[in-house]
Amino acid sequence: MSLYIYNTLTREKELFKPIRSGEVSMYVCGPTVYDYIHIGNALPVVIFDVVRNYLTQLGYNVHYVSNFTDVDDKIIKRANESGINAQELSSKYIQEFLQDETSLHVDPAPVHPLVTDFMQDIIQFIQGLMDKGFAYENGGDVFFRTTAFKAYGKLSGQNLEELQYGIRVEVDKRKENPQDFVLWKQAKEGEVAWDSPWGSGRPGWHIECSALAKAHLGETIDIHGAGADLQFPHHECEKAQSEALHDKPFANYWMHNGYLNLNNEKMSKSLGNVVNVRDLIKKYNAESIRMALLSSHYRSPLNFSHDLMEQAKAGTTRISNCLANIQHRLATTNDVEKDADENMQQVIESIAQKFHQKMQDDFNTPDAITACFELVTEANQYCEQDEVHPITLQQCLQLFEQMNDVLGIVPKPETNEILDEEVEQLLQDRIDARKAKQWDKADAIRQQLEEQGILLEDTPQGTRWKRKG
RNA sequence: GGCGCCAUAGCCAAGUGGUAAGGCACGGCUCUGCAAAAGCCUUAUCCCCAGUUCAAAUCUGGGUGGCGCCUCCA
Repeated sequence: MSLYIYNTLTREKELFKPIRSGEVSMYVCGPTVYDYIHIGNALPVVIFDVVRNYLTQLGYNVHYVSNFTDVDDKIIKRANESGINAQELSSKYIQEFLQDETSLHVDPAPVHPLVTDFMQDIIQFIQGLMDKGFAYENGGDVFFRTTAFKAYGKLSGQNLEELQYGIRVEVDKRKENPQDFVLWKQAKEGEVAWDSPWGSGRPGWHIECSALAKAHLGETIDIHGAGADLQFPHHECEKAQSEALHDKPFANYWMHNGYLNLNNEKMSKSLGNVVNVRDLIKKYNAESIRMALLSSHYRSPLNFSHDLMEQAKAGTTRISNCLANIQHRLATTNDVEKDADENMQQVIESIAQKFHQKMQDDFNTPDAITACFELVTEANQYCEQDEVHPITLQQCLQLFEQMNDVLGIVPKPETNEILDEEVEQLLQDRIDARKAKQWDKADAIRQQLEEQGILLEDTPQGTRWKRKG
């Protein structure tokens, strides 16, 4: 088995080779915490969760770090508007982010460092750049000297002569070159600030990731991920800083996910066309949302819509129905066959193989999901046979579990819950009524239970129930 | 102006040189007291034009349409 990852730096799929055998270091740019996250913010969170899950399944020990940007212009601005201090605001939205992350069934990164907890690391990083001539101070701000770093522009493929500086934001006249970027910003009156050799201030936007990655993962990391909009300038700048200071690659594999659009327009807070995770999770479960986000390849743009969510929900339901079919068959079978069904064994193995092939081809989740659906069809067919081998049913469940450990798109079936005694009695009454061919009574009971959110299904192996999705 | 992405059935979406996976929706059928679930069947020549090739959705060139980045953004 060999894993290939598309590397933005080289524009090619490359065989993945970690720096240290069996270990993977992974850094994903995290959110600026000044508001609830929207589904576009959640896209990289889910994608890199899947990447991490799959690397883990391959046996790697994954060191995953994703920061919280808890000091920045937007936070300060929003805090001033709200009449609370920046720290209160950011800590509130860190908690909200963690709640949303958990609601999407994403394990919180083992390390979610705060920028403000690493101020000394950041200051030392900048000082190191100053000492090597890659940075200069002017009027209390410190800038990175891009002309001193030859590879600047390589990651994003930008032609520095052709970049249109000053189009959106006025160029700071203290810069030696327009493309130089801020490492340290002098504090304005009333802003949160830290002491530094250049006076009171706070870090520029890009420096945090370089410093935090270094502090947690070392000077070169295996995988650096985030949304494609961070490719330039953010990652270009991170790369320049780290490589200027350390004289070695910052990241071996740069992964960028495509944008999430709403009505074919990028979803972003500045455009105001956002769907918050907090609101979406009220209507759809985590599995459906993950299914929607993983239904196209991570590098492709994803157009988010109501239809997409409904289709994703229907897909997850199909899978969970299949699981219910298997478990019902397993619970009701009297077969005591010891061996697995040979044909099914081969089918299961080939589906498992397909799943892994696709995941190892740059995390092709749409095709990995297809493998899940192929197992659904096969397992459903198998469940309709007169005789089933319990071991084979178990094997199906195991493969579903293995695939789902990575993707997280299968809702847990709820058929094993204990029913209220009253409901239990009604169920039994209906079974008796059916035996007596009292169809009106049976239908009335089913109607009654449906009003309580319980759906009954009659199968050749007996009646089963599930909760309304 | 520069850089880059996208265009496959009603919808979502793989495939990237050998005559189009999968899902959703639709229709038909089977099973079933009914219902549900499930199974089976049916549904496209891949934005346009030209070229390379025995062979192209897949490569090349040129268009058309949509989107993004160029120091707020995941």
